[in-house]
Amino acid sequence: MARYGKEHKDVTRKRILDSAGRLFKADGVDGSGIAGLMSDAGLTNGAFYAHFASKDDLVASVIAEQMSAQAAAIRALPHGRDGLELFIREYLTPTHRDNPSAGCPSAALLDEVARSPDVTKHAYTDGANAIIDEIARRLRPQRPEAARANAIGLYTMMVGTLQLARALSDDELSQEVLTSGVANAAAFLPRDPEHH
Amino acid sequence: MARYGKEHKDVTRKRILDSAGRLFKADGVDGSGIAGLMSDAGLTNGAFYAHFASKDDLVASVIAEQMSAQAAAIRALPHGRDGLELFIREYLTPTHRDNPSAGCPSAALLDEVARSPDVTKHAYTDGANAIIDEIARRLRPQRPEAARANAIGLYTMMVGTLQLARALSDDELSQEVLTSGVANAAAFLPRDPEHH
DNA sequence: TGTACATCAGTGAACGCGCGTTCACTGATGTAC
DNA sequence: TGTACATCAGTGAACGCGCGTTCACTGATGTAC
Repeated sequence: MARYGKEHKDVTRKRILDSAGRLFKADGVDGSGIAGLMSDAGLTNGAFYAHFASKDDLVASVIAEQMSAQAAAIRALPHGRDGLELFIREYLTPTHRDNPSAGCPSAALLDEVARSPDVTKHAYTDGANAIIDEIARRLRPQRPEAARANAIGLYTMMVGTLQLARALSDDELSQEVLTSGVANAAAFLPRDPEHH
Repeated sequence: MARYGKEHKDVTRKRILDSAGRLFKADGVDGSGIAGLMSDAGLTNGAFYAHFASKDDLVASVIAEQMSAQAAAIRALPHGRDGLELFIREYLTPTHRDNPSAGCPSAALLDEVARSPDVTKHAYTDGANAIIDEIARRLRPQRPEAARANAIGLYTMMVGTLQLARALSDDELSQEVLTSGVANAAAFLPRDPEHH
């Protein structure tokens, strides 16, 4: 019936989603055009509407995809407190700061999401919830609900720190912000790991 | 010589700067056009270039203005730890969350600044430095340099918290984020005020 | 005090451009016989 | 096995629109005489 294997279109869709994720995080949603991201995906502008209803539809799908990828990355970390420490140290790194296109969607897009239509905010909300849960579970495996406030504090501080480091034109100050962030993040971790 | 009092043009410039500040924070820099912000200031688009060389020039000036206004607001707070507590409680408020146009420039524009030309990042850097100094001075009046990491942590967490609260479409979760933020901010304050 | 003039802040139409979106089309493919 | 056909993912030109920017101009004002 279909001339292409039924997965063909899904593969292309995923390719557009990945290109859009990279470009949105690098140049912003408003700063990235359909033609540019389709060409990055190896296609022409017209094909876009065979995959998405509108740019808003794409944005919501990209946010969902990016956020669940970040939640999955946290889930895949080594168990317990060590995993979280690893996450923090890699997150607050010059490499991450200088490569937003491959990095955290919250740090790159948070205030653009806040100005977006409800579909996008909804997609973001689901993803943020999953990430907070994942962090809380690592902070306090036996009673994650009790660690939610801590998890929120840790995540917001990490995101704010990376954003600030990216906005500063003074390399030394930017590095100080990153270094302070690592020290401050430690205060959110339990003194003594609950697991063993 | 000049037909208008020499302050006339400065007053108009300030009016454009204020309109741009409000609109940029509400709709983003990319989301705000020259014609719209000039009309908000009670002028027509053409007059813009009598006051600024380009939109980029305006953006840098707006960032400088907004950031030094926030530094001044912190400076004007009641002395000591009480002032900082007041600042935190007013910052992490539904009113602030729901009115970005009158609020913190960092929370509204941080990741757009990160993608901006150097002039803008430079203006932001100066402002951020002043704010960090102001917070550190309140955290530890006798040795502010020793409180810089704490000041950076407090500010990045507050900014990240407000941004996250704005991006969530779930009112209850958004409120939880704000409430957690107030609790988490307390951990950055000294146990015992140094002043008396 | 009254008039002519120079100044210049502000006007508003126009510019080229890139945006999101539409659409008539192409052409490689799997299926039917 | 070979040929005609239907499918539909992808093409690329075109659309109206709002953007940042330019520019010839207007007209209210302070100054000169």
